[in-house]
Amino acid sequence: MDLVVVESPTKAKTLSRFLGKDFEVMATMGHIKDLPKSKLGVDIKNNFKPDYVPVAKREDVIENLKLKSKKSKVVYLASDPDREGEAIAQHVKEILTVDRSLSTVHRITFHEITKEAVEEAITNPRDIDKNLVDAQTGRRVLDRLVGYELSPLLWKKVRRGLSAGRVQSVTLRLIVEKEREIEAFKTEEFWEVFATVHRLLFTVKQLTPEVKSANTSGVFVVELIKQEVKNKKQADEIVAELKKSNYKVSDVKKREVTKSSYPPFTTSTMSQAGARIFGWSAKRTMRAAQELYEEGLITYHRTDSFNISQAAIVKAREFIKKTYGERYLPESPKYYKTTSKVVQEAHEAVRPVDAGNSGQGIGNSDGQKLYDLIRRRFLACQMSSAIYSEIVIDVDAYTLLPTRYTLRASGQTLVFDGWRKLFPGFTREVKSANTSGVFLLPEVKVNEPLQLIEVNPVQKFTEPPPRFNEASLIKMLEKLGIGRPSTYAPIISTIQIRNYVEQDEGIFKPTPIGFAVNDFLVKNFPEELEYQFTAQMEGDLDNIATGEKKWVETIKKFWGPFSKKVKIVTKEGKRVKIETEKLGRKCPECKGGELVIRIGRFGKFISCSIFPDCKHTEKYLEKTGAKCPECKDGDVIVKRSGRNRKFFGCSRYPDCKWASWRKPLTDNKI
DNA sequence: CAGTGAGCGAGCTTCCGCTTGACTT
Repeated sequence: MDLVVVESPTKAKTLSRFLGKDFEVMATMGHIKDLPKSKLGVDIKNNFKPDYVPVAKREDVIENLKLKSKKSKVVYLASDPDREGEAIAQHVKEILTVDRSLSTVHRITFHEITKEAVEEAITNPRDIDKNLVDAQTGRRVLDRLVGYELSPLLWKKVRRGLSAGRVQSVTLRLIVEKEREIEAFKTEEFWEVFATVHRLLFTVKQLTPEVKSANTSGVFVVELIKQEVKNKKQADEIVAELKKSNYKVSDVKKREVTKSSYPPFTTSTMSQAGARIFGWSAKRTMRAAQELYEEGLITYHRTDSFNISQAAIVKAREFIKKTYGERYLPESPKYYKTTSKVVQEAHEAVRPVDAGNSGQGIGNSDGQKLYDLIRRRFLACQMSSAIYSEIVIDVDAYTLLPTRYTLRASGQTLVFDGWRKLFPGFTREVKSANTSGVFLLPEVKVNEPLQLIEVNPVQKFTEPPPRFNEASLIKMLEKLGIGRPSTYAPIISTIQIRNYVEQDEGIFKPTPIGFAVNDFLVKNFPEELEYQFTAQMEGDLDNIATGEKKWVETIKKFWGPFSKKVKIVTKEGKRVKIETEKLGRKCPECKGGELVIRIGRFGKFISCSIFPDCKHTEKYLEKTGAKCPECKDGDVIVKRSGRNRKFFGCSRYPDCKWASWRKPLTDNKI
């Protein structure tokens, strides 16, 4: 009997099905060796020697591995073909060879879990790639040094219990800088001018609803272009001139536009879609995906790869041809390349295991919804492009005066749906930009005269950039190469548990603690907080993996300037004050101070501004304006769970136990 | 269903990435 070791129990189950009775397959459940939690675990003076110790939670796994390996002639280490996977393989080997010398330990890798790929791997074993293990060591040591040096600095200079790290601190920075950008934003007025015109073939006296809705009325709306309109005075002048103008078609451009399908899901894009389409948190999407994965319905859900196995492509193409017909099948399969440089392709994209399975009868509704989405996205990615016919009509407005205006209408019509057959809700409407209705654009000819019906100036204001939500934050992190598929959801939790940011209707805003921590870190550690820091690190790690660089040298180069800064800031850095928000009420106890909102370990609370001289505190009640739907008496207030997640409860608790994750509607908004 | 903050200085907090499961508001 031979032993095969992988990370996840699900992968183990699949492999043992392929390999049969002669193989025992075991799962490590992730890393089994790591740096100790309670101390630095890096011997800086001794070439940064890491003190990898067995993970406490995995003691039973380790015992089991030792036991089973003794009964095996050959051990195959089949963890993922990437940095972390290679380290897991190395750690398993270390643990198995600590008591005795094993005769044969092989490392095998495969990029898709099929019988053929696994058998191929077993017949071509290799040794553990020491360089790749070194790259993981370098990554791990760097993260430990950054995290365990900066965090204590925050305890000393800001507040106890805080944390900093290569990933979380840059994530916080993104949110803080967005907030500052919004604060600094000055809204500017501008105007859009629309003219409604009609062809002379038709006589239109009045814009009745019937005229608007009739596609054949010859009425359409054009928008003024090539002209900035900054205020009402300018708009009025232009409107007056447009009213006196003659109109004719100056240009008609028609062309075909193809819209190709999106690539199959990765963790990141799947989380974004879960948020956009279902309004789910990253956690909820990942939990649903985990269940689908465990039930054998989808491929692994933590991935950054667009790869699709050959077999899956063949099956998908058969299914598309059979179900939708030849026209929906492109001549050759579509392959998608990743845009990110730091991608580590250990897995396939997230796709259905069997694209022919419609997913009917999946237990829970989240699972069903997500499966359907994953399946459609996957099938669509192998279908033909959608084809639109686009038309752009330019209209000339002219008088005897030299001033002329150009106005434009443009629209797209779907001529062939292609992959959009599976995403019909996303079809773009045929629309000409306008304020008074939707019109189909008529077939007009160049130089054809037009009759003006009305001119509509619309006042608009430029808007500040939107704050991050979970989806846009994950997208940004992925773009910057920060974090991994397995950590996107946890990162979002961490910065909230630390009270650095809070979510308001799904939108991230920094708290005063978040501002204070970020400003302290950015000021004192500008290089390490740079958005490019991780990307540079990845470049170094790649060089370590190829053997061009040594991990110790790389860490040394980082440690020199970093530790110097830590030393200086520890000695000279001033303690940071966390801003408080004034409530506008005098303290009822001392009458001298003013009440302010502070953020403590358990969230917001109200206290006196002259603390510690006055120790008065009050509960912070955040009313939503709604009455309790159960007892109809108490107010619905915002509360926080142990994990610092917002939920809504009745102010009469514990008399009334009503609680909900979702904000109830207020009485006036039904 | 009470606690939080500062500073005192007993002993403690903290990182990222790999994995699953046990709880719930």
